[in-house]
Amino acid sequence: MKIENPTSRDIADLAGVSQATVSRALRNSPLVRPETRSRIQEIAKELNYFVNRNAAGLRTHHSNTIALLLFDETGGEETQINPFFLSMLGYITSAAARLDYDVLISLQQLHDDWHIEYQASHRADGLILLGYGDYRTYKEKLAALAAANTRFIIFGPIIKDQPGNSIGCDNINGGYQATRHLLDIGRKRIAFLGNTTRRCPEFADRYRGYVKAHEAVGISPEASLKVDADNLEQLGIHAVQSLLDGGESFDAIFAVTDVVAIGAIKALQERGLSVPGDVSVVGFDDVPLAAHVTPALTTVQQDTRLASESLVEAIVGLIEAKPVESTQMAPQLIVRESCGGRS
Amino acid sequence: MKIENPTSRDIADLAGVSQATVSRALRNSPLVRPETRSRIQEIAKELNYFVNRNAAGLRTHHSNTIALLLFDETGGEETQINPFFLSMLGYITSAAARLDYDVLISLQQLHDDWHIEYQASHRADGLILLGYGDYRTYKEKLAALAAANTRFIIFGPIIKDQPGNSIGCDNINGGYQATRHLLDIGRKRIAFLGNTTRRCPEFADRYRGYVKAHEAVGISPEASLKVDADNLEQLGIHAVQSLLDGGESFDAIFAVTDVVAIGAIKALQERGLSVPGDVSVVGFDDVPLAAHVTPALTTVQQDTRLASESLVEAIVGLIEAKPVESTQMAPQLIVRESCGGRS
DNA sequence: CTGAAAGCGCTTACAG
DNA sequence: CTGAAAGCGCTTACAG
Repeated sequence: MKIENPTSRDIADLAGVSQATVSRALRNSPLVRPETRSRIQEIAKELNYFVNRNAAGLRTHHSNTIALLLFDETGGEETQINPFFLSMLGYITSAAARLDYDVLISLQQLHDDWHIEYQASHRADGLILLGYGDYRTYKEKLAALAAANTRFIIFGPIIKDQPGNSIGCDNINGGYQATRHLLDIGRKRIAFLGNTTRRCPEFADRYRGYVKAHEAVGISPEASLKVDADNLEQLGIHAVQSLLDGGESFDAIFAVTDVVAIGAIKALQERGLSVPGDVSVVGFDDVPLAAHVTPALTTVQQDTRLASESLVEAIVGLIEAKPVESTQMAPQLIVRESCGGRS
Repeated sequence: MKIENPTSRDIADLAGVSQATVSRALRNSPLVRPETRSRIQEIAKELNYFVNRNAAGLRTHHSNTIALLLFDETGGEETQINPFFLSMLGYITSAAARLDYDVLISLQQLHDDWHIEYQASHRADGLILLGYGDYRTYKEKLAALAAANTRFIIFGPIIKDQPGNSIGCDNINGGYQATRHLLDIGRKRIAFLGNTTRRCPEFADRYRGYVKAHEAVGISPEASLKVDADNLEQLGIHAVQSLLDGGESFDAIFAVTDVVAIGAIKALQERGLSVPGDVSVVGFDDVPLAAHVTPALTTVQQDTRLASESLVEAIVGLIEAKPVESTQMAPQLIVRESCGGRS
């Protein structure tokens, strides 16, 4: 029994019931007599029938789809997506699938027209925003989203006056842990690699943690040890070069991101310096490959699985009009080999 | 002027035309007078109107969406998606966006019910299959897809009798290049890390290239230097350990994948061996981080951008009922530091 | 527990 | 160039 593109009406005919009953049966409505229901479901299975999502969506005004917007543009043109966010993708998709949602992905440029469109066109019921972005351009877009009544949830820090809800990690705490570890193993001159302006609030918070850790041990960090670069991917390499070429002395590096830290290690080694012999390095994120570089990278781990699941729960909550709160999760220092010292 | 959820009818009323004309104008139909068209488009913009995709899809039987199925299960349970495939995701999404398609992602377990559903439910017009899979379980699922008239395209080797079209790289050639490079720099005993059965056709082909390279220089590869493991992520580490513990002597490794190669390097270094001093290592894929590990990994690069774009073009071709051919692309050896020797 | 009917918001022949 | 009308395949009040 093969029908090209079976509809609920085909099944109704075959089962000798009305199309409405088929629809009810397939959605497991308790209104339908159990025997009828299972008979209908069997026929559906045999015909390889699946509910037409467009028709159902048109009727119900739900797409059962979440749009995942990835943006990653703290730097150059052809930037690869940060592996950190990529690693969340799997968890997000699985969590969404468990709640019966599909995931639509979209790479965003920050200058893009931020796709109020997704929800307005009924392609998605809500959005998850993922990426280290430039907060300045960011904020007004969020306001536009909010104004259009779009449901969205941001992976990132909680920022006063920022529209919408955020789920992220406690970056101050993370920066503190990283820096404190370096200080505790006896490092004194710790370079900070990353942007610390309001542009990148998570990085600014990591820097605040860095300062706090210094204060806790009674050292004041030196401004000359703070280095930034336009492009996050190049930052590690460029920063080490400029530090070294500037004759700056330092015995440790706290990099704002694992990708930066790995670049820095590379650059140090190329200049004949040993990690952790001469310089200790700590990163942030615990990217999948952090454990595999040499030396294995000590870093601050964000629980991406928990974050991903929280994001999905939050957006689904928003879709179902349940109350949702912004939350912060505690990051955890993972000690590996790139710092040396006692561990 | 704010309307909660504007429809084409709202615009029609505002513009003083029929709803049909609005629909035509928004799709840039030449049937509509230019002035009328632009007036309508302006109103649509002002109202923040976007065509309801469910309604349009129901009418046209097109979702303008591609489903991207990622499967990655040559090994354990909680396997992370291979970064190699993850890096294709960005290119695929961009290429799809250029052709006006959305991308739905889905993580597949090979034992899953392989989602004939995607097309049958009109959520997607076609599928792209991505991953290193187990060919045995794979084949019958592909047959089921084909039987259900699902449009799909596989990233992988061209295999006789396999249903559907494939786009992939010439793995024999890639394996040859990698091995030949090791031989050319004077290595004699080259371990091969990976599965070489029909289960993993791409790996088997890479092995064939390995054998061919040996033959070309008149050496026959030794069976004892071929090592496999259940889990691709653990393979590199386990293989090196068993090779070393078995007292096997070798001066080079060709790993079937970068992830494997990186694990192998790690394990070698832990045993106090130098790469490339004692052992040269070549990988396959040119994963984003291959350039960042120490020593930087010499590897066989697959042009993921080209592959991604070809996949998208192919599936869109299939959707539009254009003829599509399976193709193979030539991989390219990228010489970095993990082999030493002349380069 | 079941059916007849309305309607979700579009697209597109058909007629003018 | 434009409009009236049908219909895509569902879901769900409404009536029985």
